[in-house]
Amino acid sequence: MLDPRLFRTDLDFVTEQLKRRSFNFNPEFYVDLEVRRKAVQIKTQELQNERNSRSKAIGQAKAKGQDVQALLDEVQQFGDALKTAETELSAIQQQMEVLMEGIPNILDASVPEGKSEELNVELSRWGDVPVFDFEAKDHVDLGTQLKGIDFELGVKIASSRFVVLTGPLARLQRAIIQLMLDTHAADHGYDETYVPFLVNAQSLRGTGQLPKFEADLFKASDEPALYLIPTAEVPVTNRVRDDIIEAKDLPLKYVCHSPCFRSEAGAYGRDVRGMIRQHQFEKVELVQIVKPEDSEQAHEELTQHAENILKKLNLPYRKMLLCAGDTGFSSAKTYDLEVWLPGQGAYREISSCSNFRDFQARRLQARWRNPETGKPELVHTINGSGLAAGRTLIAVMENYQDADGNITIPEALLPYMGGLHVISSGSN
RNA sequence: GGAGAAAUGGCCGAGUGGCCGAUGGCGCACGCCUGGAAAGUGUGUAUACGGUAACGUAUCGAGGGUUCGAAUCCCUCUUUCUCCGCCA
Repeated sequence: MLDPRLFRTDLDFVTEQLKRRSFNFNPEFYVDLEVRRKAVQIKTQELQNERNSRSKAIGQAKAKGQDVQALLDEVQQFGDALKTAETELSAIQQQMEVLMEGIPNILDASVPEGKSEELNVELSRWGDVPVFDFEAKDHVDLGTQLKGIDFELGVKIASSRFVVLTGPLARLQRAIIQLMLDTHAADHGYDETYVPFLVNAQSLRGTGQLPKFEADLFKASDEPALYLIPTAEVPVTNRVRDDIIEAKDLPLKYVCHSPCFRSEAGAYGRDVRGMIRQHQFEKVELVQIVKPEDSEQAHEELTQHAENILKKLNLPYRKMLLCAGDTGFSSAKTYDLEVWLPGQGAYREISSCSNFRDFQARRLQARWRNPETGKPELVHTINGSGLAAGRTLIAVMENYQDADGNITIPEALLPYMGGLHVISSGSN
């Protein structure tokens, strides 16, 4: 959610900024609502004040044993007017809430213009794209040949966009997850955390998935209302909902491995081959809760932490700055890391690192006590994948394949593979 | 799943219809006292919204209701604790 004060003081700026996202914001509608809100709120509070002071007078008169009937008659007149005003006020407030909750974050000045991903800006490349003297297979062919990836089994057990991993490839994904957790915890200073994979609506509201993006979620239960998490960002960031954090405890840095569940509504026909786009996938998520003044640097660092995993695995990648149209609803600025997939001959997203500034914090009421002012102020939140484990598995398979379809285990993963150096049809 | 008890400020805890945003204590902050410290002592110490401000309004787990007036009475829900059952 954006700062309501910004709307009151600089509506033109807000309108202009939202235009960058092609978000259709109607300032006249807002102003009309705000003017009514103010008038009705003042009126309501005046009536409440009248009632309170008269009720007090009744109490005092009663204590003195005086007759209070005249006072009672008088105060009763306020009753109806007050009730009407209160009802009207809460209706207006609710409308305002709905309006504000549906407005996306304001983009950072450095975010490039553009309506879709073609206009994302490449900032850097790392690593050498492997050159094979044979035709590179994709992970589907590799995985099928190795009898480690079974898409039909996923369909049989669940539905399309589910997969079953078996044997050394299943272990390879676990090794990837272990490497990520260990690296982020030991080298990058994150606290490992384990969280619920079902969350309530309030948590999803806090990080911005609700109310706008309910269609992207799997609802697991109506009573109580619980949803499968689309990312560990939701439960991890909601650790600090309604908290006031002491300055000395910041920054908070969490790393969390979890499965992620996405309905992929609206993605019909996209990435249907392989396990690029699944309803369920594993991911290691990085979350930082920081002082506002530190968020920009923390965002850069967190992105580097994700990059370090790609470097450890020696996977070629490029770093993209998302353009205005491709930046997520809650984000002010997002870097995507895209890994090279020889099977597709293309770079594909493997991590998305975003600075939300105070957008999530305002919805979460997540604050810190600023020693300079003594007041609770909103924190900034940052998160990113470090990395998506399923796609990392694909990247390792495709980049480390040989002419026979065997996969050499990257050095960094050897400690987690129990002595296995190569995954071949024979290794089980 | 069954039975019972409870939920008040950072923490403990008082408050059963009116002058209660809430006594008191602990903690914390700033003073006083002291050579310094401890002890003692004084003052302050929630959040949000509106207002230039004075100040006003709301909030005692959440939501609804009764009442001129609710922390206090009624209803629903949530959470916690104890006992029993079941279970990884």
